[in-house]
Amino acid sequence: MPKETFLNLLPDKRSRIEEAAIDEFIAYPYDAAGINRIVEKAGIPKGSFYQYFEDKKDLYLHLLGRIVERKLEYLAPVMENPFQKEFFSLLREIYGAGLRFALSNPRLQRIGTRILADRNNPVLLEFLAASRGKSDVVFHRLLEAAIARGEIRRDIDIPMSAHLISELSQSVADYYLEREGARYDESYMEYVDRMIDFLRNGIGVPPDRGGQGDPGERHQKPDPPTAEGKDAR
Amino acid sequence: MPKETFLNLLPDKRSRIEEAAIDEFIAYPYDAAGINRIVEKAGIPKGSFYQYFEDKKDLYLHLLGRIVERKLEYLAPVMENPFQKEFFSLLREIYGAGLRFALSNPRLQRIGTRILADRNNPVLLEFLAASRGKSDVVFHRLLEAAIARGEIRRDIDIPMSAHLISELSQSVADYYLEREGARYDESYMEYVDRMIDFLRNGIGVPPDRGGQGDPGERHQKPDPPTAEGKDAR
DNA sequence: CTAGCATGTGACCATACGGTCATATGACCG
DNA sequence: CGGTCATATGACCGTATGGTCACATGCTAG
Repeated sequence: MPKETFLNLLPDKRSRIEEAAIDEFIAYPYDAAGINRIVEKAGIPKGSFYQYFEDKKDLYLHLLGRIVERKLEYLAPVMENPFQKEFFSLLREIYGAGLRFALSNPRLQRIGTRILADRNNPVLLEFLAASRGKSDVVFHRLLEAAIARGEIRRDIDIPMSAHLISELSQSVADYYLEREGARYDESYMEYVDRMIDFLRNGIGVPPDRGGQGDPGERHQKPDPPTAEGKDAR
Repeated sequence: MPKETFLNLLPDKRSRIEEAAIDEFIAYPYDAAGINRIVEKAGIPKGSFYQYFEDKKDLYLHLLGRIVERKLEYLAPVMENPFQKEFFSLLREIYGAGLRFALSNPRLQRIGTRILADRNNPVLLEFLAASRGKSDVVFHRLLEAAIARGEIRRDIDIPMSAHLISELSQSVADYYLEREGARYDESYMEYVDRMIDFLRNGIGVPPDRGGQGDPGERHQKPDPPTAEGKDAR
């Protein structure tokens, strides 16, 4: 963790250093990221940097901590009593929170993407094993509960679905950022709703039902944007 | 591209160099990969290396070329007349081919994963823009055709679905490798079938139908392992 | 003004990088 | 044998890396 001297810095200077470091870790994977470029961009001498951090790894882990801390600010309110919520409306809130995080902190989101790519770097191993595995486990339990409540098909492959749902959370954010940039548009929940629809109903035409009329009404609709949930069954 | 001297090498020596380079690019992102480690592992002097390749980029692009070349060997037979095949059975073949490639060439697959992480490296930009974008476009067209044939819901978000389908191809291979290692088991198509089921039917319980009996039969089944396709509708 | 102490600072370290090049090697030809 | 050629080789180059350290600076206390 950073040294006391770093915490005692003027907030302005402190954040100048953090921002410079974020830029660097967006542009380069861990091994290729350079302290020299960071201190230059931050406008501090190199010696000073080592007054603030033990080494490169110290800085990196500090940044990762800041990222998860920030992301949790978005996610925590949504994750209260998750087992009491209908699965898809919970998932909708989770994806929505993830997308709001990505839109409000696009640079942090990009580091997250970069990290996934660098996943076999020793520096990241413990950090990743903890946070990434956790996500799969949470969705696994949520799926089990939802199946028990009859909201989810009983015959799905739970670990695989949990894994995909967990991955798609990153995907929807990356996809939105790539398409729309960081324009913080009100329409962002439409992407989430389409994603939820994708997960809930699949893309195949429904197999049964005599009437072949209007496909739009044959599927469960996403929750209306304002409601808290609990529509289906 | 490699110099003539490289092509004239004894096949044994040539592949020793390629294998060493593959190991290096699995272990490190492009910027951090080192020529010194490669030549050491390959057991050749550094000077010799530069008789064979212009520079690091030359070697890297050569390897990428080999990877796509190899992957196409698996994919090409499947992609003949793609518009004449039923969408989900084509998709099943595509995912199956991707998984067979990953299982037979796990180290090449891992480089592929690494590349995606390194996507904003200038060396990769043109290469990636071409191959990755293409994949989305192909699925986009296939989806349109399938919708016209009534195999796919008319109300899906086509670009998003194309993107997700394209991403999930990598996901299923990574997921399998992580769970089963490179054990080339006959069961690998079960993963593909579960993935296809996931895409076709979603994970939500079907919205309609009075009878609530056995969920397994309410959905369209994947093609039987041996058949070439065209079952549904 | 002096002493003590936290903090700022950039020259400097060993090491490693990608890449070069003068020279050595060895095969073929006359 | 001498000459010519492609190839093999590792010492070497400039540059950059992560990290260190002796010293400078400035604040507070006596």
